[in-house]
Amino acid sequence: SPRRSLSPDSDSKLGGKTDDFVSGSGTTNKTRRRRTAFTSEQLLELEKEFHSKKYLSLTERSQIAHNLKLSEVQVKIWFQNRRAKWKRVKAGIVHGRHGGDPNNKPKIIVPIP
Amino acid sequence: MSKPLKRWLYRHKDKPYPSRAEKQSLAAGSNMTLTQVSNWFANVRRRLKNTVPCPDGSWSTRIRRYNDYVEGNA
DNA sequence: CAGTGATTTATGGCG
DNA sequence: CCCGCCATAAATCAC
Repeated sequence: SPRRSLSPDSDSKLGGKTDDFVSGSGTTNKTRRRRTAFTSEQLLELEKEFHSKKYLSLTERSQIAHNLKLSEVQVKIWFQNRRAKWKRVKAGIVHGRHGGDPNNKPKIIVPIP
Repeated sequence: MSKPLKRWLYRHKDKPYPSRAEKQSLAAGSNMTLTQVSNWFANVRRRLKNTVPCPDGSWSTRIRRYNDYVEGNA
């Protein structure tokens, strides 16, 4: 199943500035990094790298970041998040869930009559 | 959706951030995993902000209102 | 279509 | 000082 990772703004930020920050509304000038969708190529490479090595040295990190046109922080954070996921997956082996779930929860919540 | 979680939420409207132990307890009581409980709270907190905008920024007000929107349990 | 659980980027705190 | 981990936010996916 192909991951439909649509890139809204494409990669047009290469030549210009990083305006992928969302500004706080009105009085609050807080800027937060937008959640950027990594391309499947980037993900593939990152995943490959992760498979061979769970932790990166500084030089490896900068190398990868440069190759994938991502910031080093993004690569660092990606590995952090990936390790977390790895841990989660490794821990929750038994997914015998849904076995015979007699507990059938209704779908959407109903408003108060 | 699990009742115990809603229950807990309503009883702790001032600080809807269960500790790890509380999450585990809730998980056990609702036949869910810890991760599922954490996800549930994360989703609820955020969706609360979406659906019930609150000028005074307090969780209790949001949660009380949410109760109006959603379900008259306990 | 909307609602809901899960997953993916990103932040801030602590050690 | 920078790193890794944690809990979390926010956006987005998947059904």
